[in-house]
Amino acid sequence: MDARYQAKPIEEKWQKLWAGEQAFHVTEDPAKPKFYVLEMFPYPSGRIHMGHVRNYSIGDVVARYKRMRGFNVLHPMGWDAFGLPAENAAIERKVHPQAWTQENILYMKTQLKRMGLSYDWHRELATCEPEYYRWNQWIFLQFYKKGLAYKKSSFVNWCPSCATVLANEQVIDGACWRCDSSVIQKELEQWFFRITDYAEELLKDLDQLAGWPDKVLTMQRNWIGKSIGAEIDFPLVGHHGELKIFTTRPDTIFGATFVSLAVEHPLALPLSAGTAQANAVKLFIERFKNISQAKRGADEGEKEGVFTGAHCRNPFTGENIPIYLANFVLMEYGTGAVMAVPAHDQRDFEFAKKYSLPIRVVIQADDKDVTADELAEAYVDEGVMRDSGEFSGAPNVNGKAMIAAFAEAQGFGRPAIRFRLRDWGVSRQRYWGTPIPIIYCAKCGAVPVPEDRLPVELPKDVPFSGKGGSPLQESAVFLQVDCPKCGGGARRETDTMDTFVDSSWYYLRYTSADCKTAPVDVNKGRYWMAVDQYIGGVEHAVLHLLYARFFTKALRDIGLTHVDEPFANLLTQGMVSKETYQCSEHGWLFPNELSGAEKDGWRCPQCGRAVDKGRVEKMSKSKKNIIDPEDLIAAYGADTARLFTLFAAPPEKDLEWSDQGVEGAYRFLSRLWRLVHRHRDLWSAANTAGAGEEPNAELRDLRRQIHRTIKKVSDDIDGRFHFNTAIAAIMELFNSLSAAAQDPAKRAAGAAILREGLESIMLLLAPFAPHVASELWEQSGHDERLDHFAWPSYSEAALADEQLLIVVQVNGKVRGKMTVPAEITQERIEASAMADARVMSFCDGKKIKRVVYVPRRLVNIVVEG
RNA sequence: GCGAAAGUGGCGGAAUUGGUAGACGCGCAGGACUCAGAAUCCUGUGGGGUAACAGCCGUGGGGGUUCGAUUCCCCCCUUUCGCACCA
Repeated sequence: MDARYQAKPIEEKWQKLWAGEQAFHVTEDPAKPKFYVLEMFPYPSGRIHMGHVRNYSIGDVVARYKRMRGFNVLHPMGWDAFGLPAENAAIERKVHPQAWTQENILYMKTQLKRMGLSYDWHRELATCEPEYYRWNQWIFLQFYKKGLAYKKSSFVNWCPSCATVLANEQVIDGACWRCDSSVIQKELEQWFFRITDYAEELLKDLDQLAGWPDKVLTMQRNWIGKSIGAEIDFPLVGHHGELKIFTTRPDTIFGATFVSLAVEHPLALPLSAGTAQANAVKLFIERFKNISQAKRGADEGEKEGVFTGAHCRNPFTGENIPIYLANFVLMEYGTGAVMAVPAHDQRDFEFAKKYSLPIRVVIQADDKDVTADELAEAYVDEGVMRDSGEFSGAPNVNGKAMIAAFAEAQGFGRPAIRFRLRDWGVSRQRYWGTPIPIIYCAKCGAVPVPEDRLPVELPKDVPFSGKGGSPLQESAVFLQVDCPKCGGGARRETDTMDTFVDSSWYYLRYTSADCKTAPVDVNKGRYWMAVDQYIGGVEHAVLHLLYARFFTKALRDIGLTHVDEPFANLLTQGMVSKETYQCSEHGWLFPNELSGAEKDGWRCPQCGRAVDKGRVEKMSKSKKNIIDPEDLIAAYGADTARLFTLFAAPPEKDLEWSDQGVEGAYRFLSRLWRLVHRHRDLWSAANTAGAGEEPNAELRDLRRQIHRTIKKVSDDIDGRFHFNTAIAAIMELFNSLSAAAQDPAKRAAGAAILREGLESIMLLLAPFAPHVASELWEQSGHDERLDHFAWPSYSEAALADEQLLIVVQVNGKVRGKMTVPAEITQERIEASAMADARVMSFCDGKKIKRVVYVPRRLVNIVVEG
């Protein structure tokens, strides 16, 4: 055995061994409790980064821990392999996206293996493989049959120069991220998934996700955005029909003095036609319709509008009120028309002030009488209804339902619920994604590709010009097809699916990745689902996690899974960050570029200016504060990399990178290595044979600490995820064992206890630093492998205190401490507390008001003065 | 603007139910070993104070509840994140 800890040969040895025997391959075993732990699968961008290291280290601790606890652990890994970077690589470097992606996957897989992660590689999947995406297409067809997938025209971000739709994330300050031209709103035919059908259930079931962070639940709740209110019809004056408006404040309807329409509202032009306002309305629409909603209000949310020249009647007051167009009204929400109540809505208030429209107070605060003239801003709080006909005098909170019910009874309205959540637009004008399995026939219209002709594979011979529009349009082989219905000439849909579709059900596929007849083998899914622990970045709090929840429910309704929710518990880990260096003139600098020395301040190598030791920021290429995990592993090994990322911060918080912290983790493993090495004879026949003598008090204390550590580490890992304190406890135990081992007397009398302690450390460390733990276990003479060994258990008897440390306080301040036998009575403790000279000096003859005794912890003597 | 989370030594962080604030690690200081350095080991390390001890101050600021508050309540400040005209 080498006296020095060298990570590399050890890690290579164990990784080879694990791979050779497929140590982490699992199958359904009804005899064992299952545990499904999953980390969000990576995009194969080229190499892993520290965020991956952190994410997968956390997951691997959970997987290895649960395995040692006797669970049948499913811990799979795969690749979220479709997406834009591959296509950009194709455009810039003339590599086919497929080749680029495949190469990246191969490389990153070797990197993951070098981390010693305990994956079942049998279940590996890549979403860009036809065997995977054929099921995207199959699911799409099921959705289509059920009306959950449909095509409609909608406004999208459009870059005129690239001729493509852009995702919201690709629009930067209203301009295209690639060519910087101004993005416009364009109406396009797009495929949608009807996620709104599940809005109510998606909202309601958040309540059963007790194992999710509140932050994520709140974000999803806000995103779904349920509003309860009423729909009211305002009859048009001088035109047929009515304006439907939605409001959450029907109680204020007697204060509605005008109505505002969205710029896109279909009645905008017809209503103004033939009036003096016709031209002004046209200009107003022209001005705003191509601007995205975010930019319409300029910087300060400036309200702008124009009178349409038309009126409608407020059905409650019978009054004719003007109809305006307003830049802040959204067409996609509600009905695109709102009743405006300036006295009780801040936006309407500003609008009314600007255009001198009447303001009528109909809700009065309980204590004061407010007139419209006195209002400096809208009154939006609760109060009592007034000037509201027969409803006057009612509390406005009751008024909401009363007004809605009244309108329904009269036939000009009804209670209504609206959601902010919109249907999910899944069409992308890109190549590197799942082709949408639809064929357009001049005679038959949109025809689904028959299921037995799936997958619709991506053609290989496609040019990547970067000109925009889907490259699939350039492939005649792909485009031209016979109509499945009439056999006539037809063309394929050239849009591909949003890559979020791929990741919406991959966790189901892992349960039966080899299933050839369906996306998932229902029986295997029944055994493994739901995911017991899901781990990933908080940036997916809404998009991915909401889509996956929707898919689970939709697939459940198709009969593919029995669960309502995919992820029982969710851990959102923080970012990995590091300090940055910035020169005011030359921008971000790499630490190794700096000139000068830390103690008299770093300087810029170009201009010699003092460099700010900048803020700690998320690692990114642009800020030049990246640490490549590859370098880290090469220098210290995977165990150190894992131990450091788990020790430096609790998983849900941001982790600040520290070179010295890494050194510290490495130093700990080296010390442990040395200690075991030096005391290998603890496992020799002479030391393991025969019962030792009864240990003395100090050794009994050491034994107690061993068992306490086992308990603490177990509790910290299980459910709490406080890996940092678990590791700290292991270090503390190590320090005690190390000290005891150096004491010849303890070493001689306590061999059995030292051995128990060191073995416990190896077992407790196994989930965190599996290679070194396994190696030490083997080196200390164990025949059975560490990773086949059960998690250590602690004995309640060994935990029990023999002595207690009792803190003595006077008026809440610590004034003394005493060690007493554990079975001592309260009277005896209080008596000896009073007898303590130092304690008494603080009481100093003052009257003792009371004595508080906290069992086994402290005595607080409360004195006067 | 609204919502959420957080603020503890020189630094990362600990204190699980209101009960010894600062575990563990880093850094720093002193010492041992060494021709010397690296590595390693030992000791110390919140502030101020002392010969040493003690008392004193101390968890962003201010107030409150309590025998006792990092922990609970109210107000304020700062930071981070999310949403941002959703009627």
